[in-house]
Amino acid sequence: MEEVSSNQLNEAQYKAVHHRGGPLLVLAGAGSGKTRVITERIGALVERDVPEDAITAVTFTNKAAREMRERLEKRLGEDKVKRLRICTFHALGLMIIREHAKLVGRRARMSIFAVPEQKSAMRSVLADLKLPTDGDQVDRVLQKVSMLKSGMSQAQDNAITVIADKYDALLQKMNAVDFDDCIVLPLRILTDDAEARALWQSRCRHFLVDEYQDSSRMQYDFVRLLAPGNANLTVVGDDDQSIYGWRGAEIKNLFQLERDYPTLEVIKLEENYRSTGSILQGSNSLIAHNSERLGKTLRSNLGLGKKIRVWQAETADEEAERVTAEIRAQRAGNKLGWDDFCVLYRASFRARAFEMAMREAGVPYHVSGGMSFFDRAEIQDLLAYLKLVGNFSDDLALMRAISRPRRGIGSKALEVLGQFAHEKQCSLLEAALEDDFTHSKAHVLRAFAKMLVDIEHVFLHGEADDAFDMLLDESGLEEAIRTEAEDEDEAERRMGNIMSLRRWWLRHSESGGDLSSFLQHVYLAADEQDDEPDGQVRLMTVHAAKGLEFSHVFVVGMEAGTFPHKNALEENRLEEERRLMYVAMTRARHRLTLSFAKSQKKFGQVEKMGPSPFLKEIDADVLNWVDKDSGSEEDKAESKAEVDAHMAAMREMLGLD
DNA sequence: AACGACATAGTTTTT
DNA sequence: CTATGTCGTT
Repeated sequence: MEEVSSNQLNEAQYKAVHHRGGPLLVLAGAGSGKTRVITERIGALVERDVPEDAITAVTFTNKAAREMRERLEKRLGEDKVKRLRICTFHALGLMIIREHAKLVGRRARMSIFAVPEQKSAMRSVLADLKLPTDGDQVDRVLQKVSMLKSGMSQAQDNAITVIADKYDALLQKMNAVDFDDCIVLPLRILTDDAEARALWQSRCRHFLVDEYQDSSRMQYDFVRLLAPGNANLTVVGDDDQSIYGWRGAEIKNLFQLERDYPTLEVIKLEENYRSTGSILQGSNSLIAHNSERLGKTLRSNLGLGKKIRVWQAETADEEAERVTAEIRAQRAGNKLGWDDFCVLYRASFRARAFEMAMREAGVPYHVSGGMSFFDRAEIQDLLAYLKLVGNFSDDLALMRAISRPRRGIGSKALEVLGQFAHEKQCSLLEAALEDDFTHSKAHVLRAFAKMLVDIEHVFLHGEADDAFDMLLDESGLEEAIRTEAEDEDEAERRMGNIMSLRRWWLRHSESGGDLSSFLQHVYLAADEQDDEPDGQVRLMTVHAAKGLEFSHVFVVGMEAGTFPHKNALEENRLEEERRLMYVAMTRARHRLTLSFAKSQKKFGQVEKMGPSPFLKEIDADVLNWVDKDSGSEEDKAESKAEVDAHMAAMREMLGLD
């Protein structure tokens, strides 16, 4: 994905790729060929006959892991790459938990609780304690519990500690783990159990960590346990691109490395192969306002190129229309594809205006993130069944599954069943199977439970497609979808989603995976279903854009209060917002446009907005403020900018500056 | 038990 | 303006 002007590695890249053993820190600026260095390094290790099983590379996103894998497949072939451990932090953590489940009170085939499940679990904990259970309260408590679990905050609040313990106990009872557990539990396993530690250290004899600036303290502890002392640890990161502080990422980890690894070698990659000189100069001048830096200046390998445009619009709708029109014009004029364009915004609600404008103009677009495949009701329903088949202890999955399709079981009956299960110390599903469970709906519950036992049998011993089809049929899910849909089209669409999950499952099953590993994969790799949309303009948040690059980038919503976001300012995170802006700008290869709307609709009310202070921090020499309705002036300004740029390049070449 | 009508409160970023 | 939660009705 990153374009590299030459196939040869530059000196710094070469040193990083061929570094022989011992801890290594690669400080890699935006567009400096970071991914290439990691993949080439792994390739070199394999070609040096390091066993694949001794190599582990962790990333923060599935996208990054997938890309690394794809690149290596080209170089090493599928067989070798299959044996390499290339995955996200969370997936690695889950592998460890699965292998040593007993040590943390779990059984194999555990469920993963993503946000909706976490909420339900927390809601039931709060209800038990007679505390308020409105969504707001649940969110707040969950966040505090998460902070406590991941060591970000000390236990100052006793109530939270009690809640956290109850919540953890509930998850354990349901044989489930949440996202935090994927890091916390392995940490416990590796700390407490010397044998497990030795095993995983041997699997991480060559340990590589990507996007290290986004690691939390726990993740760093995790790294140190897996790669202690003088290990062959390679971490790659960029202090200027640390944008997950709100999720516990600590740039400090980058500085701390030198203390924890005295033999650490540091290599800086400062050659940028991506952006034009103006874009880089603008980005550099912005980030120079930060004080919390290691200090690094990117050098461009391309010409100065065009100036960074700044646009102002009256309203957000007008902004969207203007950007859309410009994309159409540029594409036509420069024989570019739709996917050479990207619109970036600070907050996802900004996407809406662009979606409407592009739909109106017939511009094909794709919104990354947002309503995902997994948020659809039919997928959630199906996943509930699958989870229950895979883990009978998952009471939450049972509650969802049993109410779709409707079986006349509601909160009343479930409460009685829950009471009974509590007395018997078993799961809801097991309770329903007990002969001495009596209730007016007992036969319905029992039939439901028996059906799941039958389905499980086929999943364990039968063919993957038979099992899936049996589930669809016997559960009544397919029928429910077909009868409840408004029209034929909707039914087809929903069944299409079901079928695409089916294909995914078959593919997984063919490569030897079971239901439980399928579900874990699905839950940790939610973005993977988003098939890379070719030939569409990409709309996404700045966070989602990290690691990507586009020929033409529009950073929209450049208003004071939205970017930098005012909540972030209140929380003292101006520098992080600036890094975010830096990430946004450095996505662009040839053309960067920053735009803002002078007014915004908020809850139906119109509010005046001012330009982002970041606009003043960017070197004015590379900015070109372009007014609306002045296309010709824009051209003039552009050509003047080009002349200026050309002159500057000449001066530089002659060494006159 | 399930659905629909109302009120109400709230817009950051996500593995 | 909208998504979510609460309440009252079938």
